[in-house]
Amino acid sequence: MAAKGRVTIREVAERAGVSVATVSRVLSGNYPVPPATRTRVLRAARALDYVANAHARALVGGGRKMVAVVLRQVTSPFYAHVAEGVEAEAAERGWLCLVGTTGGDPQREMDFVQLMREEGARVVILVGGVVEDDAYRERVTHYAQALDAAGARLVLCGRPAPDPDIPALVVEFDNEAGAHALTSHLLSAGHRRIVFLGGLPGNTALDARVSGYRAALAEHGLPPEAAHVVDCGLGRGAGLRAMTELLKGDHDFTAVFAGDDMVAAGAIRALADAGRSVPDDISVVGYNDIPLAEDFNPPLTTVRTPSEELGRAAVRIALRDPEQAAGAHHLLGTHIVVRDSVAAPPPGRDTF
Amino acid sequence: MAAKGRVTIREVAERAGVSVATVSRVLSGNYPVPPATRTRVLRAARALDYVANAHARALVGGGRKMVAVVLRQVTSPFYAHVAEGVEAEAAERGWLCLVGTTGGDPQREMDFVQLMREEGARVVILVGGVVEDDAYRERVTHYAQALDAAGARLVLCGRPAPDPDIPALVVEFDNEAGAHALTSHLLSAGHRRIVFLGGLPGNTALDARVSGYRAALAEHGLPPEAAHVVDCGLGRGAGLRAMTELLKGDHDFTAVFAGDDMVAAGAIRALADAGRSVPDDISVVGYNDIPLAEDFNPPLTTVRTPSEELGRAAVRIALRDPEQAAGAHHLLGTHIVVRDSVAAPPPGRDTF
DNA sequence: TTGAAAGCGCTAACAC
DNA sequence: GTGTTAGCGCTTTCAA
Repeated sequence: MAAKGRVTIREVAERAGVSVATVSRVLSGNYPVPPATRTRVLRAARALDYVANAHARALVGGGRKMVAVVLRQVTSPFYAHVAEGVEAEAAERGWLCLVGTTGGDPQREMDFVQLMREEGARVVILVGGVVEDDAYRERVTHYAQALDAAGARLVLCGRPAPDPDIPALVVEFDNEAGAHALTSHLLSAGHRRIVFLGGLPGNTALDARVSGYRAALAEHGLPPEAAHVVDCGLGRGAGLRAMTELLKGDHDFTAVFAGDDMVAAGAIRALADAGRSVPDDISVVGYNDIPLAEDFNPPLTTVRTPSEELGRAAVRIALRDPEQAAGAHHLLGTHIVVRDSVAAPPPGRDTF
Repeated sequence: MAAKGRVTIREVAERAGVSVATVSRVLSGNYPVPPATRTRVLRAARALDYVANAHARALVGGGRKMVAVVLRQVTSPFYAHVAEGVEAEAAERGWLCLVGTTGGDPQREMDFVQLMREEGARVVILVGGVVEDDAYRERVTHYAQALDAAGARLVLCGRPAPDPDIPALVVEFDNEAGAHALTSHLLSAGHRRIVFLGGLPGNTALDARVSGYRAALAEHGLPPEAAHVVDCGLGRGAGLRAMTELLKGDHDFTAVFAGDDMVAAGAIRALADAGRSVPDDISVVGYNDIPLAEDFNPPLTTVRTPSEELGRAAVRIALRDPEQAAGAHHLLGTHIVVRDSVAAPPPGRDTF
């Protein structure tokens, strides 16, 4: 065995009795080499268990095929599915995929994007809704320009562009339409007092859902005051706490539109703890249709967002030729999945 | 703006009026440089928005701090948590983390490990239970030796080593103990006819759980025939189908020990569809305690496996010095989480 | 204190 | 056909 450390192309060349150029040629396979030589080289490489040094290769070859995904966390079903979609699409095309999580910390996000620039990622995908404040807008603008200057691409996945002029690609769900449809579903069942649980002012995804919710209410002839949004943010814990609070007050409602399925899970638990039955007393709907939504008690009515497809679409549009991709803004459709968490409101409570 | 492409250290040097060596020195920060020069260099780098080329750096520096995790899929809560643990621990130590998914395909696993060798990963972590066949043993032995020869480490995380002599680190849960405790819990509640749903012969994790289950049964004085294991494998779909089948037959049982929480979800659904009440007619327990297990109907009694901690432990032991790490085999404890899916068996059915 | 120069492992001209 | 060689962008002696 050679000394500790990796086997280099030189050692393979020596063993095969050829030059490093020849070894490089047979291994790359993009240059005609006589079968006899070829075999000798391959045999030597195999015997030495040689693996090329990706760094040296990337250095001379001008980068490598790599896409990076930036998420808040992988343990949330929604993000996990998007990541899976990105990974799958990248792998199918022979691209490497690196996923980084930020835990919602802007600093970690910046560090990671910086790292990806150092690593030469050719595509960077930022996933999920965010609170669009000035600091965020500035950050993203910088990412977009820096990446663009290096010939790489930034994809905003599940969020809009903070400014249409920055060099970024966008692919997202039509949250407003989805929320509108879901609210209409509740309205059709007879509900008039629907609280939206899980708002987060400034958050792109949630604001869009709230808009759809308000629009649907208005279209059904309800006054603006009919809308009641609780800004508790996302997550099971937030839903649980907010619903518990709400139940303590004297608010009157017959249905809850949860910002996402996890909020719905928390809300349902709070309702059960308070002795309220879902959906007999209160109807609940969620958003995203995570795999376990059908195992909730009761199975949850929610809107299906094809998350994995969102991830796949992100890499697909990023890998298209510049012309086609320029300024692209893709919208993915969603649809309601009806299960058992919605019923008509209790008698006499279907008015506002 | 410079020509399309990345800004190099040379451009920064020119702009600052110093040599590349000086720039390298101030950027690395591991060499004394007068404040004045330092400032000029930093200013130039900032103005050009310079980012070092990680490949060039790794090439000369002899690799980079990177750990790679190999999973079946990120959309399974268990794997996602392990991945999150690895990512978090790596990030805290300033290491890069790359996650690759295989979908259970050995070929993709091999390709990915090969890629990680090319990329110079210093730690490769293989996660989760597997079916240990000859091909697998051979593969892992090769990974271990190849990685070791390159000065890197292989960590088997959530699975034992196929052979104690290969240079690999191991960290896993004590599945046998966990299953033993859970089975005892069911036994204490009065159950005697407990079916194990979700066996997968040869799979390390599942075989261990089955062993714990059988051992507990035996200790309670039950005959070997009391054990009834259905080899349907893991996943919600598998649990749903297997339980539906089981209900069609004339098997008699009062409790089911599901191979993991997802199997439990499927089983519960099948039971509900068949009009059987959980836990009044049949008790059900799962394994892993995924976050949504408490939202099942009924909330699931299961065993808590600290998955994120498993991931963190994997990188922790891999990053320890050679002496300490050598032949290390770490076992993480687990404990039962009691919720509402277990009750005493219906009257008169507590015998075998 | 700083610069010149020698590589790290590989690919791609360019010779022969 | 196949070898020689010039870098890719960076770090790090070694001199000055």
